[in-house]
Amino acid sequence: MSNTPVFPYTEKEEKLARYAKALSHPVRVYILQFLDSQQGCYVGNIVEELPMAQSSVSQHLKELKDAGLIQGTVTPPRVKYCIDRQNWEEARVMFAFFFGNIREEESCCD
Amino acid sequence: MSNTPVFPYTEKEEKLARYAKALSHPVRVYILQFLDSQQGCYVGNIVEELPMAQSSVSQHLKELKDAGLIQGTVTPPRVKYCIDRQNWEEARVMFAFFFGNIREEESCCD
DNA sequence: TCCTTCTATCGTAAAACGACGATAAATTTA
DNA sequence: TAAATTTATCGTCGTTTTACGATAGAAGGA
Repeated sequence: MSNTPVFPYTEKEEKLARYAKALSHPVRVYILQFLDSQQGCYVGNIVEELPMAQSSVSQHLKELKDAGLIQGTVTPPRVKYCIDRQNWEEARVMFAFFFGNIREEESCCD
Repeated sequence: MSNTPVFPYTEKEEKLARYAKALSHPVRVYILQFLDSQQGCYVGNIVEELPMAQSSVSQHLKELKDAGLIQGTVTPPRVKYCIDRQNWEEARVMFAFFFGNIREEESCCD
């Protein structure tokens, strides 16, 4: 007798939405670009770049980590963050597919 | 003497974040896929697909329109929505660039 | 041991989001 | 003109987001 509304979308759409949500704030977009342009860096390096409280940056990092787009390694007394290449690749493919980059067998050099 | 904090990101990051925000809800992802799979359709057709109030669907459509990803045409007594191909293409390129699909001159067939 | 450094977490407040029902607005149909 | 249809907007309510300062915790160095 449960009356849970049934949505027509699947976990795929939910996953894309989760990745999109992680990218839905310019500070997080910036942090990802910053990390992508290097092999990774410490929290302090990111905080230096941004005119906001350290706790706020930490919060954005947490969201990016929860979304799976970055990963942190504790190297006392610091924490090094870098892009999670596995999920980054997954997100890349999902967005490409969503926007129709991948239509079918697109032959190149035609 | 203004003390407005200066962020290191530009309008480009803000724009990507805006597009991402539009995609940050599974219902909106679904609506875009639905519209992308046709030439467009009426609000009623979308409402039929979703187990939620018509006003909620209308709200999501408004957000997608504000983000620039869809456009509406009034054909009384109905409104037809379709993908805004211009901005869709812009978003496609921006996400592709962000995720590194476009690195440099990638020669194909190598 | 004590202090410093670095980062995460907590508590809080303001704003934005997401859902709903009710209603308005515009046009077609009866 | 009256009624029905279709969609947008309004008001509301509960939840989530985003920012901050304060503080906790973990490790290294004095």
